[in-house]
Amino acid sequence: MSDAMSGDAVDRILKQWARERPDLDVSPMGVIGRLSRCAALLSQRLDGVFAEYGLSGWEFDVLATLRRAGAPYQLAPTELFSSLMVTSGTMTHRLKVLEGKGWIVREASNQDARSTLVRLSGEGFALLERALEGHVANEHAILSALPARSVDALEKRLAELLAALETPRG
Amino acid sequence: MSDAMSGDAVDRILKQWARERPDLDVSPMGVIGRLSRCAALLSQRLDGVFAEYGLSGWEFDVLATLRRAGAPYQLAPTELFSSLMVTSGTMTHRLKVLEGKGWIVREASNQDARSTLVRLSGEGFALLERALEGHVANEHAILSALPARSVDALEKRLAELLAALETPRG
DNA sequence: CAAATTAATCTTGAAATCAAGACAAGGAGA
DNA sequence: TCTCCTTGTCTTGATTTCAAGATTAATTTG
Repeated sequence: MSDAMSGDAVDRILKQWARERPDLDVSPMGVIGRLSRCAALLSQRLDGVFAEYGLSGWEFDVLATLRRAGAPYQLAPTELFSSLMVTSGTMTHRLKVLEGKGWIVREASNQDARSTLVRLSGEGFALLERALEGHVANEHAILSALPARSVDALEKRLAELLAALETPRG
Repeated sequence: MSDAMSGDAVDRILKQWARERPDLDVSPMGVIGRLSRCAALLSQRLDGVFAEYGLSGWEFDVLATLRRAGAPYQLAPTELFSSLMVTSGTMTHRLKVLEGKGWIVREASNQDARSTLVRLSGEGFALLERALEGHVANEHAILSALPARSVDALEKRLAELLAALETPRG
């Protein structure tokens, strides 16, 4: 029941609903509200470090996706927007910007004439490697506010939830 | 360590990093990646139900904030954008749209001549009450995929994390 | 009380995103 | 092969959001 006087923003919301709509069981708002709020605050913190490397969050995401794909650090636009959960139109725009900054290069696919593959440039690779260090350090620092045991437990529960959310509904 | 073969999207990412950068401890990406992904998928699911009532997510959020404030369902724009974690400019735009749809009305504050208070209209109130039912039912349904115990545990851990994230850093 | 500071809101212009649709190329089947 | 359906990508137009600055009112100081 998430009792205790946590006193965070979500607790205040739950108290308001309890007063206004005591008939409703709004307990799911506790978990879901905290999850959304954590996500929003986390992404702010992550963006702060990305900015130190002259990157926005989405720029880091695209470069990192290419990087972790392994040599030759090349993927098709469809693979990119599928992984990153954005639309194809969004990816078109992102790639245009990243190409303009010289962090990616594009070249026709041998396999599929419809596709113009995306590859990390040398500069893109180097920039990502640098930013990655800072990013990972940042994530460690953020989670260091919690006992390791809590982080592990959190991850386990999130994995369960993610599995449920990724399962196509029936 | 979130072992087991959960096999979700984040696991695949972690495996890629382990192959490409075995020197880095990217374990924080497991928690943080799952959290972000859960948040994204959740908000899609919630939007689906909001749409059934002709609402977008942000519209529901604003109306709900006014509703749970209690009678007379009236707040200043600053209170709204602070609660909702958006900028003042964003709120100006949102209020213009909601006023155009007739779901809120605005009136000058007695206390502060700089402020034009926002109040739920009768229609806004009625619409929100309806949408709220569907929304809460939806949240219950989503979480019903997990054992109640897991949900409780998840909430506890998220509360810890949220407390850490809301604490101004030093 | 006047001046300086702070606070509340709105305006402006630029980014980023999505939905829908356009199109060309791939692939399956008659 | 010729058609039809699917797939991969881009285009277009509308939304939504933010950052920065403008404005006006409230508050604090000297």
